[in-house]
Amino acid sequence: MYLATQSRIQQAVRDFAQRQWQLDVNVLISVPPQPAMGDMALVLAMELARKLRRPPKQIAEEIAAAARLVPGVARVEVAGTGYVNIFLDRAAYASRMMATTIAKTEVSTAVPLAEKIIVEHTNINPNKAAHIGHLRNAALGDTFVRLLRARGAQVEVQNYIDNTGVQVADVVAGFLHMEKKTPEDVARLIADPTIRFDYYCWDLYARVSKIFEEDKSRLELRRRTLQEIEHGEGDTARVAEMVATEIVRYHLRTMLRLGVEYDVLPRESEILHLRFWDQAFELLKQREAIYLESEGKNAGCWVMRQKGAAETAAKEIDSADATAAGDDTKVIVRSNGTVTYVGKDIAYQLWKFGLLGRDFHYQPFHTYPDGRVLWVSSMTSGQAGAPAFGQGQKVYNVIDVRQSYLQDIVAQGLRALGYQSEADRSIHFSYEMVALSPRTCELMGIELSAEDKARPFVEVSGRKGLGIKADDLIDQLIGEARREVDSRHPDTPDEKRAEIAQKIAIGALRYFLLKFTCTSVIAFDLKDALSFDGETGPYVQYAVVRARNIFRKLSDEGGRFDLSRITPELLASSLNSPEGDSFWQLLYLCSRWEFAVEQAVATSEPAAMAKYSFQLAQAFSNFYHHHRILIEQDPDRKMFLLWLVSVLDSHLTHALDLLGIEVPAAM
RNA sequence: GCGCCUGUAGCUCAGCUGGAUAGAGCGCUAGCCUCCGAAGCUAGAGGUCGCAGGUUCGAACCCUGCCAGGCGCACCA
Repeated sequence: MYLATQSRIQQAVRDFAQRQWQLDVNVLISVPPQPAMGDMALVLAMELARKLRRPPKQIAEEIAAAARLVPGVARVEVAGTGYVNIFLDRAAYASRMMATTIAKTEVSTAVPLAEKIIVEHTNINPNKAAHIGHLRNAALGDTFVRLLRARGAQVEVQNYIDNTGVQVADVVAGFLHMEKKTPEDVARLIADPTIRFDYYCWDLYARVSKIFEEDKSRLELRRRTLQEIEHGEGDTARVAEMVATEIVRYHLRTMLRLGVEYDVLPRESEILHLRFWDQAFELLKQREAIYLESEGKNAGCWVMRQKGAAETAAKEIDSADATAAGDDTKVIVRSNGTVTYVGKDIAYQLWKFGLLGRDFHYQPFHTYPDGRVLWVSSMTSGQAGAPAFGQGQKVYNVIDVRQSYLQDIVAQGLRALGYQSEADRSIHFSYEMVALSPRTCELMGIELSAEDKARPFVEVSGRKGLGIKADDLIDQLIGEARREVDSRHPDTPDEKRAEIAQKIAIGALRYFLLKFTCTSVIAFDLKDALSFDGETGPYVQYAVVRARNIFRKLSDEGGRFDLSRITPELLASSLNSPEGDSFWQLLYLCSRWEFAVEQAVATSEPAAMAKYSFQLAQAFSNFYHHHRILIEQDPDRKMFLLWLVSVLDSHLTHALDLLGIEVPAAM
């Protein structure tokens, strides 16, 4: 509704500018700072003043005259130095809102929706439990997927599993060499219901890392373990497979608690064994994107020269600290013949665009409660019926900002292969890290160095075992919510209370992770995250719950909401009455949900959607306190108010759904 | 050293791609439950938008230079 109206006005003004001044203008429409000033504002007159060498106010009058003719516009005013303020025909607008039910594919923009978009997110190394940093990735990725789907796009969600990397190797080395376990021992550990295997690995990983740190001579063990895993050999590979698969199952369970689901799990082991890399390697060599280094510290490696590196290379760098001197090449294949992450990722990106000329085999890995099947890449041709994965027209890679450099190199690899446009359509959806506030560290008994204490936040480190495990946090949030629910609803059945507490906890967590923009480091503070007041998920949920309570109470009293009694005349009289302004503002804000979606997608900022939902909840809370609906004497007015509440309910529920937040039955 | 990001109220953050009197939440102060649930509402105090120049009708936003902080710059991912 909002976007359609907006584009109608844009079109009219653009046509007018074309006719009147033979100018091709971009008509920007904004919302005036105060509702009394109008519903939409044009600043075009001020922009054109110089070009037309005429006073902006005069130009504004002409634009206003054109805007007045647009259907749905009630009146237009020129204000200030040349603003064109548009007031919409409220009743007509409301009628059209009533005619359209809010649906997932309703955003009425002219974006090409036939394209298939691939979103890759989560990508946790399968060697330990997930922590809060991973939750931010998944919450952002999942919300972005929901936003894209709301616009009608076809989206495929991939969760890349690096099951052959160093991180898994470290845990495997820990099991086999530190703990002297056999594959059977590890299998028993996994089968033991009293042990959280992912938590066990969390600790083991920290221990192994410490030992490698202390004694560099043991790094040979890491190297050997890694190689055995890559080649799929013996006990090492068996244990790696067991560990990675089991941990992935834990990760999926954790993410499902947040309502996050995936379509396919492409695994690194298949990238290697199905020779994806060999194919990419051939391409890279053919196009001379990489070359075999014969001298220097990278002798024996296949390397890629970086963009603009030639001049840098020409300069002689004789500084002592060579690490700081900046390298101009990036190793793709190590001297021992193994491939680096960048190399594998180039192959993976090529596959995503359908440029590799190869495909995975697939097997079902898991069936979600809603019936959706999650597939995993596989060596052997598995079950029939797997969808056609990959072949995206656009790819979003949700990866934290610290990997920007590597992402750039991957994109450069694509360009070096001649895939310029694919590189442009492979987007690094970058976000800042989640760190811990010093206060939270203290609360958790984490000892801080004097250096760390002076910092505004402390970086999470899986390697050091420093961080908050995702499930621990969720459990704590549920506990906190449960206490509140118990005290408010002592008579509600236990099962119901558990469900309510769970939804509140998840709502709080997802909102907390989403309300910051991507460039903001979240200095995670336990107290803030556990709060259910103010700008939080529960505040927004509460608004919907109260809206629904009105309808529940209504039917308890034997009343009935009858949509057919909302006539155009009633809408007109209600919205144009002296107090109609406040009704209109609520209604208008509801209609702008699609703008929030557009904004969030265009800027890759799910936070915009979170902010919008909070704003809408706030507007309703205010409305709620000003109007006692159920005791309203005038039956027409009561119906109108009920209608407003129902519009709010559907829109806010939908907004929350896009954030992956459910509405509890009560609060 | 080079690259990217950030600096807005006491704290944590928004700020619709350059527009009108810079906004929220938390915290603080003062009110509001006989009334659809107070996880709520209302009001108040609190700002040199890091600093200095520049661009223009107009700058928190764009450009330049400083200052401060963060993150990258591996044959780890």
